[in-house]
Amino acid sequence: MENQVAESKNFIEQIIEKDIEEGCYEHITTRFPPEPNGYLHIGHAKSILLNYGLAGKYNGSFNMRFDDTNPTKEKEEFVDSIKEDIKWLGADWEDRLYFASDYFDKMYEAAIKLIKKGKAYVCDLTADEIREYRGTLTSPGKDSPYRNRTVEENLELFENMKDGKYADGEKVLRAKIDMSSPNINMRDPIIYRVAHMTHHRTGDKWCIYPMYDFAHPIEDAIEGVTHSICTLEFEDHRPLYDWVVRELEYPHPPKQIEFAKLYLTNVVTGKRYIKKLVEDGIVDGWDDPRLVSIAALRRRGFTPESIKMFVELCGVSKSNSSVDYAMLEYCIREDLKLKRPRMMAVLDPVKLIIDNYPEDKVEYLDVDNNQENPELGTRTVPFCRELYIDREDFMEEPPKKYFRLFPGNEVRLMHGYFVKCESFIKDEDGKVTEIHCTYDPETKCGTGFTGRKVKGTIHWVSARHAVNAEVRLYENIVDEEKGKLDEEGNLNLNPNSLTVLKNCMIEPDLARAEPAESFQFVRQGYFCVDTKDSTKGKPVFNRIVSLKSSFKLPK
RNA sequence: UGGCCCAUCGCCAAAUGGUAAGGCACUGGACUCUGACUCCAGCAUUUCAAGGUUCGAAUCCUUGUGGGCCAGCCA
Repeated sequence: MENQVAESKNFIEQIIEKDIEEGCYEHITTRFPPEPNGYLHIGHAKSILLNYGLAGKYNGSFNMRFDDTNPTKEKEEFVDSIKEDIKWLGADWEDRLYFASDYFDKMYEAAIKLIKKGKAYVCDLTADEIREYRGTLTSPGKDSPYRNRTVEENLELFENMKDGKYADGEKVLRAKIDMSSPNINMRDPIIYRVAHMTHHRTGDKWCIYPMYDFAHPIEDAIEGVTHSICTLEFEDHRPLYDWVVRELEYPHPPKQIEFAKLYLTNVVTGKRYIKKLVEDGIVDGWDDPRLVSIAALRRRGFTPESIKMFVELCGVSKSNSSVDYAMLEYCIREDLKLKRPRMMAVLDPVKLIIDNYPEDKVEYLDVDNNQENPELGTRTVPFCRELYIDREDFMEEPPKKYFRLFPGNEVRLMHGYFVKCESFIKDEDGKVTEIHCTYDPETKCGTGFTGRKVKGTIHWVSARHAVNAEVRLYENIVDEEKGKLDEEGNLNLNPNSLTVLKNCMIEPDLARAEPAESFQFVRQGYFCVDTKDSTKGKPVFNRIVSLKSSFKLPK
């Protein structure tokens, strides 16, 4: 699997190798710093595996850090789900689990240091006034009237802020940089705000909280992070990041490097859209198998290995791009191909009766679980007179190049015999209800029969032994035809995003599968036992991905 | 109309001044007890455009064009 991954170095690896060569860092440290305000999705997986992979590759460390500097958005629930998802992906932070909130004292001291250096001041302007003073993209800002307060006054005011003497929004601490900078982030950015909020970890200890641009570089510096890897939208923040670590005089300042986010074509990752889908009951939660949250992919049956392969295949660059969903599908097929058993399951059953097969006879066929991987062993599959086959494997009037069953045609029942279709029965609606065949005992699997060949091989289950199951087929939740959004900004949903097949028939062995176990269903694709709905009796399978097919039924 | 960033096949993405890797997708063909898998073959005379520098440019320079990001007391 790893041989598929290009061995050329991405631009971040090149930067790190140069840094190591030049002796800037003897030990590199990376980190994944999510804000615990939601669930992780496939895009985060890229960042996690990139940071973790880089640390591993260069013998460095990978830190887990929650960037919890805004108590209004953050919840313990998300801390737990994020940790679970990262563990599942296999990124191991060992004992380096950190919280930005653990550094609040140090950040406060850092702010005081800036004030003492004359590099920060308390500003009384309202939010609206600050916005006005900031100027616009094309016109410079102007200095706050409070910009030239004395160090002593600032120190006192800032302490008062900390002591809760002001209401939310009454005062802020700002870095004193340059109100006319073409980079708006440098126009005296706010670095501390008053917010009388209970923090999920520090409780009511603080009523002032640091802003991202101030907090993040400090967090990185405290932890000894060497390469602070983030996404492209932070490029404009880098001068400020560098300003903070410079003014705070950290001996080994970390370096911020930006890369492009991973987008998948025609999938939704936006929190507000997914939130709406959940609230409207269109999906059954953040782990609905149609979504691409880590939890959803896990529930659908994707493996950590497939996701790792996927992000490696996607590569790392600075150009905004959207990767074809087919690439993800390729990765999961590739990963499961040799790892999981190949079983027979009939999704849309129609009865096939072998008229010349004895009524009471049952044969137990020994079959390989995976013909390409003998390590997966064998199982026995019962065979008898009445079977179920998939409706799509029979056609009354076949189009050209249809190799499966039709009147007069002979096919192989996989692992079993050749059968020839002699007749069939339809109900009053014209729906085929029974297909009658004759079999040739000479053609049994394993006998080495070479007398004649058939073009088609179909799968089946014994009607007497098969077990009923539910199978869910998924398609993209977003309508690819109509584009993603309508005029109101709502998602255009694909009406066929979920198909529930309640009367599938599966091999008896499959009925014993545990939740989260996955299989290839011959001719159908890869499926995984649902972890939520299979716990009460009837097994429920999610289709992870279908098999590639080079034959399409003409419409 | 300010600043920053990006532009190489349908989709990702290498090439770091020396003559356009690779993967996905796709198309042929071989094989096949899964129309899967595997195998073999094909798939950019040209890198957004136009100029310039150079013996030599996807790479450097100029000017355009197209796209992304930035005016939260969010991250």
